[in-house]
Amino acid sequence: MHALSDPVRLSIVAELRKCEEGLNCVETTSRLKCTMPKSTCSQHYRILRESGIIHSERRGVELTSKVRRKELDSRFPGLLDSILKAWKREHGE
Amino acid sequence: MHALSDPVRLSIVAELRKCEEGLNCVETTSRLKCTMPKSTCSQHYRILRESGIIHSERRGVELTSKVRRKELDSRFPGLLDSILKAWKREHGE
DNA sequence: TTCTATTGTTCGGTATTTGTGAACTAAGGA
DNA sequence: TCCTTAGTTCACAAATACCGAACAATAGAA
Repeated sequence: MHALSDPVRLSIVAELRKCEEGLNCVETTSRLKCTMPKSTCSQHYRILRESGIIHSERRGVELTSKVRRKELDSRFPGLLDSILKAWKREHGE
Repeated sequence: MHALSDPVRLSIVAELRKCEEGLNCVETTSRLKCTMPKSTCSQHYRILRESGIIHSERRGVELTSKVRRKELDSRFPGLLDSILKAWKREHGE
């Protein structure tokens, strides 16, 4: 759960949930309109991956990540929705 | 949100929810069976208080804290339940 | 193949955050 | 008043996160 405690990771997950086809690091930082070094972005993705929140696979030169919706909903019903709803309410959008 | 990202604070909230009449710092650490210095416990309580998750009031020499259920549920419907459920599942109990 | 461009990871140093003990405040009772 | 218990504040230590540089992996062009 610690994975979802960071505001940057929450915003990444929020973006990923909008994109059925997944996102890579570069595209993510561009959508978040933040100047985050790729090393930092990579670390956030690693944490999300290791905690089972996202799944990544290589497509040529890039690594595309998606939220693991089904697995998350069965392990922690309603959790992601609640956290993201609360987060969005506090951060506008 | 950051207030509920720490495992110790989550366990404090979990204990508080069991106690209708509230808890103080000393009683909390004793129930959690952890050797946490009072300064650390005080900091965790301060964060929970400042983020509006708990409310504290003095009763003689001690400070009794309770979860602000109604306020939380109206601000973040379902959030606390979901987080605590997930947390309990991952930490036994 | 070799060169180049793009994406992402790893590593080491630095900066930020968190935890802790000591000193202090607050309150009640002897 | 003095003593005890509960909690806070503060300054420093420990742990964690961030970031740039070097590296690895892949693809396409020369």
